[in-house]
Amino acid sequence: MESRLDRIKKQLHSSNFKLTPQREATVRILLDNEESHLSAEDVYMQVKNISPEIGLATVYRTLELLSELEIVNKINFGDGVSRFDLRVEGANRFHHHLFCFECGSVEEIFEDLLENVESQIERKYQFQIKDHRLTFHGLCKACTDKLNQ
Amino acid sequence: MESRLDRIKKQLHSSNFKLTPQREATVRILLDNEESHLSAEDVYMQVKNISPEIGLATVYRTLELLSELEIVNKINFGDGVSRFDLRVEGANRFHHHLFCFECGSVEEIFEDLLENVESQIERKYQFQIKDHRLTFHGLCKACTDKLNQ
DNA sequence: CCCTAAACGATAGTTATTATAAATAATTAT
DNA sequence: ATAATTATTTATAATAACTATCGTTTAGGG
Repeated sequence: MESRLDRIKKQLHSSNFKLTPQREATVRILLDNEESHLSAEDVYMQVKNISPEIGLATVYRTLELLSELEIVNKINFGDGVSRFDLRVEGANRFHHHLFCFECGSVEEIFEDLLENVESQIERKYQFQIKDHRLTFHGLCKACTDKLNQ
Repeated sequence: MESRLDRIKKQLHSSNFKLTPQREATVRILLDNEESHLSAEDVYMQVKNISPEIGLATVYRTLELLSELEIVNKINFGDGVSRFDLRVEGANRFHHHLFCFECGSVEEIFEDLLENVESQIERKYQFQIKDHRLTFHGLCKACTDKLNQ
């Protein structure tokens, strides 16, 4: 069976990029943290464990490359740090997030929610939509409970 | 008739903040650019025209203060710059945006679009929603036309 | 008008990210 | 196989957007 890593390797090759050991190490970390939203710095520190000679700039460049190839999502919740996570295979649009501004946790939602909305907007505003970002800001269960104690 | 500026002054006073000329100048620029989404640097340059002695740090401090008092919205479209615009009076939720990643222009949408969605999400994920950010990323009319030439 | 906390301007410092340049690795040409 | 070319890397300097500090000034109550 072809692994996820193999498919990513092919995606790189088909755009004439090489899968260097550094790039492979970075992808491995992203695979290991699929449910997280890591900053470039987070990724760097984890990659150093399996590939200690890697430089920070390489991690940034790799994440940028993977982002351009739409292999990873790059998001920003307004706190000045970009976060990265592997794109769900087959998903052509961004998923949504619940961002708790009390504890900073991020939960994902995979429901569409915007099914009909996009085509309406495209027509009405003559705007060609390529992607979207929908984030709900509020309090997660844990923080709500904590505040009600 | 009481002006918008007067009401903002009262909002400041009622939270025990002073009304310095610098703060007034900053608010005036925001009023003059209600339809734009200015960066702190943009605001600074414009404020310097009417209040040349003002410092950059003061503009940042003022924008942060106005943001905390919910007089202005602070948004980030992922390009590393925060943008500011006056909150529409009476509007308790954020409006939406069309962000063109070709030319960087930002258009606003004031339709709700998420009317029913929020309560569903709140129930399903036990997440108390306080606000949301919905941005469509794509190509504006002008850029689409330019690319098709 | 005076006083004092609040606010200010100038500027140094920080943080996240990007650019540069020399070195290394991989590919292609000879 | 060896040289030339190209892609990619590491290390590090540079940049951009803020943010903190600190000595000075000022708004606004008394």
